[in-house]
Amino acid sequence: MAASTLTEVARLAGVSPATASRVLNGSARTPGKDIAERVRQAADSLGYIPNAQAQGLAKSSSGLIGLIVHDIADPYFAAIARGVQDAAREQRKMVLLATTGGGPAEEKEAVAAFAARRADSIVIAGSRSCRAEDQEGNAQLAAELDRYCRNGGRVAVVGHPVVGATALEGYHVVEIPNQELAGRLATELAAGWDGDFVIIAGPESLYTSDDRVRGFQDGLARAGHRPAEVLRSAFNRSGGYEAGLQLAARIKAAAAGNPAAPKLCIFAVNDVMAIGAAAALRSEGLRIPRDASIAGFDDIETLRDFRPALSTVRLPLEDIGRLATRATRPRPAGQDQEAAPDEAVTGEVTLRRSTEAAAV
Amino acid sequence: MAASTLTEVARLAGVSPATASRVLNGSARTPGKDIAERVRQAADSLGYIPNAQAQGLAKSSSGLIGLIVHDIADPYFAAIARGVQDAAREQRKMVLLATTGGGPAEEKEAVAAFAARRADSIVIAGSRSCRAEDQEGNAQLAAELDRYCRNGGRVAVVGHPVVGATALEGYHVVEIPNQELAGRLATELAAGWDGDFVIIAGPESLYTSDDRVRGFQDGLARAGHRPAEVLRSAFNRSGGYEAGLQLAARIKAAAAGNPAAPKLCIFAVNDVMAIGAAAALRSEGLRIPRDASIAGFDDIETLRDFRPALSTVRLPLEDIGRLATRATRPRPAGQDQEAAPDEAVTGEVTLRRSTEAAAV
DNA sequence: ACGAATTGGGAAAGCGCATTCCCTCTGTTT
DNA sequence: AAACAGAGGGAATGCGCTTTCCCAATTCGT
Repeated sequence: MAASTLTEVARLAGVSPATASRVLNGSARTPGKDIAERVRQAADSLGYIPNAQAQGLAKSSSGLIGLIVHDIADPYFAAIARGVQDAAREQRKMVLLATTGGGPAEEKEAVAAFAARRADSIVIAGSRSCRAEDQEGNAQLAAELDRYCRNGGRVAVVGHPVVGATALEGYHVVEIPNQELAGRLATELAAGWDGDFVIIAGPESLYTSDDRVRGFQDGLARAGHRPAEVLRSAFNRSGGYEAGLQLAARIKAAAAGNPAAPKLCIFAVNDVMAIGAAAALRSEGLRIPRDASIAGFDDIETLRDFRPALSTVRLPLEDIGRLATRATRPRPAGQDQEAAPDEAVTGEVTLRRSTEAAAV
Repeated sequence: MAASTLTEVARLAGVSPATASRVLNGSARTPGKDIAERVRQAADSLGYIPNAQAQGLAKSSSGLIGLIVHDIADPYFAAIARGVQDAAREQRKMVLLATTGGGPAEEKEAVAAFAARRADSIVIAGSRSCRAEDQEGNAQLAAELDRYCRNGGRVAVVGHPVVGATALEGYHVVEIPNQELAGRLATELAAGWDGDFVIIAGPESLYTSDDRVRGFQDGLARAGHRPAEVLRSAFNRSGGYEAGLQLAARIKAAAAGNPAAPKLCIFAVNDVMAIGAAAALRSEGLRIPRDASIAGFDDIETLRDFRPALSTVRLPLEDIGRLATRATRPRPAGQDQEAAPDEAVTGEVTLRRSTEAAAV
């Protein structure tokens, strides 16, 4: 038994395929009550399921939303994905997932694949990079997105615009105020903290990381504090762990020389790195916040039960995913293009136990 | 500029669409070198991207793998999703994501949607339920899957077979030895532990939860231990938290009556619930493992830095996703159907600090 | 009450591609 | 040199559906 087709349904109901199509899918024209009922019954008895591919081909739109993330198992992206999924359901669409590992080349591939499937819109999450080695990849990604938009596709980028992408119609950016929030975090931490700050950052030229570093330094400056040293490492837990080991050695050396040495406050540019760093300190016998303070960024849900509770900046990740997805929805014709500006994303500095010595 | 079509490419290259199709997609017949080159150049200069919908319609196969999870932001499912994604890439396919919240009715919807899109295979993760209220949903889900399989679709279910599904060709189950592993965990914990055991379980009739409970009780019995009391709660963090509050009250009452009362060892049927329970105990001023032991199940990666380190059963979630996806790949024709049985999933009891008092 | 406007159904033309079938051209066999 | 096989290219058909366009049967207007 092959899947039954619209034609079969029509034949069984004794009508033309055109009529069957009109009743089974919302058309402008609605056939008569009795005929509609006959068609619906025929469809039911055959277990008819419309072929979405054929529908898509005929109306050149697929009901698909493409989502590009670095790694779906990373809780940051998983949270965004949940929001995207949620908004997709609102629009009665399905989401196509692509994980790229973060390289613009893979992202370009993913965009091409989505374009091939005629996805109605694409949401790109994950930090942009402007490293020299990524330059060509970025250019190709931008070109691919350009083409996709010109063909009527809609794109939303989370965080930072794609490098080199021209501001086309249908191209939206959901800005995350990384810099401002990092600045606020810094000033709150700097109040009543005399010791040094150290930043555990991601690789150079990663916008998310760079923005947070810059914002944090600005905040320190505003608080009249001297700038923090910046340690660069991988943008994940093990990056944080390695940097943490370095810092642990340094802290222990300082304490050996002068037991009353001022403590260090560590800012890791995301929660996962902060957790890694904390684990490293702990494995070296240091305690938080007794021997050092530490703060992260993102407020990952799964990590909220971590002890000592991690000071961080709460980001509404799920909302961000939702917002990005909604931004790609074509506005109702009556509405002015500028009437409904994209809602702004806001975060919230959340001080917890891991920086208690600093806050007091 | 609309997306260019194969016909346009063919015209530009001065060949027929048939030839263009043959060179741009691996066909059995390969046109001559020079012509192939001309076509490829034409395609390049037009930025041709094949329309996957049309291709799918023509060959009735879509290159899509459907993945059904309860919640993509749950680290358990996110880890599986990563494996699925990985295996999909191996097969040069894309994954379509559906999150259902766990109800069989929504799962049925998702299967229908995947069928409509002509997904080549479907992977269903997430616990089956046999509650009376889910009976009708389960039946409908089974029927939908049946139909999908009969139409040539391939299905892999993670964990427990769909209730009522007939063993059709193309229907695979990746068994997770929940019962056996829970039993092993119980015997290891029971060695050298005289106090009582309590199980924080999920809702009744949830197979994953029930299997783990049953296995744990069996293990206790094998170790000559009396059975554990079972507390039922929601299958997530807050369920664990609530059960934890109850237990905390009980522990404090017992300690008040008799300071030397034997301690409790808590087994939560998954890590997330265990973390919730631990948080509840801590909020009530109890310490782990000093005042109680606790163990989980799954060994969620993000939770490994939790302190005290959680005793649990490691499940190779990513592999499970990969295995399930591979199981849906049609076997090479030459191979015997039975020649390559699905690889078995194994887990590993991992005792850590949270049950140290028990293990010693 | 008669022509005009409207309604409701069907025929048919694609959407973009794969694929079968047919035709021509070249190279081989006796 | 005649007959044949095979290779390589094109015309045409169909995948399942949507959507004009067209036509017959109504209902409406003055």
